[in-house]
Amino acid sequence: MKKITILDIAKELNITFSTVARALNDHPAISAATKKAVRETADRLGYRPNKVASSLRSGKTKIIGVLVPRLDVSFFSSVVHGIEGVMNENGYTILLYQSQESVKQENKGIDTFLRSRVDGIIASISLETEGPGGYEEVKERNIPLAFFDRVPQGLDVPSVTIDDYRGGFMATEHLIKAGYRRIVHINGYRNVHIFNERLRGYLDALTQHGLPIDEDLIVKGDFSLEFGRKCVRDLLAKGTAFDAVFTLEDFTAMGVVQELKAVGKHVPKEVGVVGFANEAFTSLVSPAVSTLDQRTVEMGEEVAQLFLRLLKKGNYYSHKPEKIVLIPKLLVRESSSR
Amino acid sequence: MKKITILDIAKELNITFSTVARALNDHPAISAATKKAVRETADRLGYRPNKVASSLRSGKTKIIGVLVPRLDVSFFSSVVHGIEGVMNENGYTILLYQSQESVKQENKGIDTFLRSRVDGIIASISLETEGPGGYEEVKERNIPLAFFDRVPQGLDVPSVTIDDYRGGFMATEHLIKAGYRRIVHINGYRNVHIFNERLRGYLDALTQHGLPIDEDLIVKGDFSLEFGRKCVRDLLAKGTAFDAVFTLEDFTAMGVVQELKAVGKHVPKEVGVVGFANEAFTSLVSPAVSTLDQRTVEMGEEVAQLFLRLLKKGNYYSHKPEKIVLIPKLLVRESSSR
DNA sequence: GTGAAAGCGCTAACAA
DNA sequence: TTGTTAGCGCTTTCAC
Repeated sequence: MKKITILDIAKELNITFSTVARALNDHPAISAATKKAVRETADRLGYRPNKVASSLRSGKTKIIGVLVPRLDVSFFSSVVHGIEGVMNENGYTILLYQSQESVKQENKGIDTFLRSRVDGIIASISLETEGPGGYEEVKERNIPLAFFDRVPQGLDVPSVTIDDYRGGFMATEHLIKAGYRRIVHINGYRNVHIFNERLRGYLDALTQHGLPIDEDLIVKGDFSLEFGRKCVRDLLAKGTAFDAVFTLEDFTAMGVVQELKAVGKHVPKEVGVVGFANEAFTSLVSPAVSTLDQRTVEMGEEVAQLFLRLLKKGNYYSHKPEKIVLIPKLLVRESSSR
Repeated sequence: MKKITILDIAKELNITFSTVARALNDHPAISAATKKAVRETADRLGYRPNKVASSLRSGKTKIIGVLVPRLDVSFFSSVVHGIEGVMNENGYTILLYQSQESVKQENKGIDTFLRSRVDGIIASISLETEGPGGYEEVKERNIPLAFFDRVPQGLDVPSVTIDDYRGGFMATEHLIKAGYRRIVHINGYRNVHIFNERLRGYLDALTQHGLPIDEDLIVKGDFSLEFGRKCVRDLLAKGTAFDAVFTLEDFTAMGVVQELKAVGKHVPKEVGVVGFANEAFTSLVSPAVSTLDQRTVEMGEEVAQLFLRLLKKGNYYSHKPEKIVLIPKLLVRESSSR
């Protein structure tokens, strides 16, 4: 199949290729008859506009780079699902890159996007990323940029996040109101902003409700199901009294529940448990695990829409960046209902 | 920030832009000194090669279109994770498109990929897609194409699939060997190849083990947790005797387990249950649900590698297409262990 | 070892 | 209403 260009269509119709180009782009100054003839010939010959050529000429690719840590984490794939849906409806395509939680790989992604001349970048930074990193250059090149969930420090950019502080607060307050008093919080050992926020919410909820802050109840570690189990074992071994656990995410909460069941502690009667993220399994296990929904698809749609508004503005870095904060939804289930 | 091109670097060094181009591409005929000078100047000026221009000229974009039904389904996001990982290591970037299970949207995706002049397409068709559809044209244009999991009928193309027949057979045989005799199979109402294969495996396993085929035990429906519950209710209401259920996927299996528990039937003592897909929750619920692992990340990596081999061959449609069939892994858990 | 020049397929300003 | 023309930033052939 020979490659058909506007020149082939032009020859076929004995007109010039610029007339063909205009007809295809529905230019107002072209007669209906010409447009019709051009379109028919284009269809007949199997013409496909070459986006590469038009991008080179126009300076617009209609491609948005989306950079996420990893797509096998349901949080990120849901958000990307939301982003793609909205972008697609608006004529944009998604160029996808995974940082695999590594700064080096993240910077490679940014570099690829810059070389590819994407019309913009939507990202969520890796756990390793400390400062603005490679995103500084994106800003300098005046390429529109928006973040979701994990936003770099030291770079004033548009973003959609959930209120992790509120999430931590809501979870803890809910446990307090349910009558739990000695609430363990399992956090991550890494110094990540959103983790710190959840911790801050936990602390403030305790304080506001007149409960003491007990350092023994704040555990830092990797997050995994196994770590949740280990935490419970360690706390019991040390003889630390506790009657509830609020974890950084759901897998740890699941581990906590499993270990408590294993040692014969009833959830929620003896110990209440609340996770974070609303992973699919939390509603299916028994007891169903209370958690905070992060509104993932919505987050993707919001960041895409925010991005489209930004694109319309032009001058991407002269306005005050729009920052949307979604309130997480507390889902009270069996694990904390007594 | 002014846009830097090879011409700017050339001026800076008083050489021609073609020398710069060669230096940047590590052309053997350029002196080490020139290369060094060019690279330093490029770095200093903040030069980023324009992939759009090089693609237009070379006819290669180094972009692969990946077309999947939807990314909020963990099966697909895991596969895409695998594809991106391998492609990325090999210098390719992923252009992502979701068909949302609609043929129309799928064809729009193919069209976008063709216009974008992707170097190839990896896809999994929508549930609506019947024949070769828009993929026929991809073939005609001699653009390399590979499928995973859901492959179009009537188009002899490379693919990576799992052996759904074997999966159906393994699940059913496992239940038979565990002593179950009246095994219900919940299938989909749509005429989808992979669903039919699982059914065929179920039927053959029964026959080979000398068990009768009972049409009352074969249920067709939508797949969802709720449908699993409904099935159990209906079977009990009709008084159909059964002692095991093999479902098309895990959510239905979960519904089956929930409903059985609700009516006081013990799983696995009274009724054994096996799902399909190894969703994250299956290992976390209680009883843990036996299922078939579809080796999703591996599938993505395999299809990417298959694709890279295909690219090397050139002449994409003159060889016999390579078809890889992965054997699903039976995960025997509590729900079918008695 | 380097330079000159053509052209990939389009967009868009200017002309007629 | 249509034609002419000049690039966008590269790759690549041919020349010296």
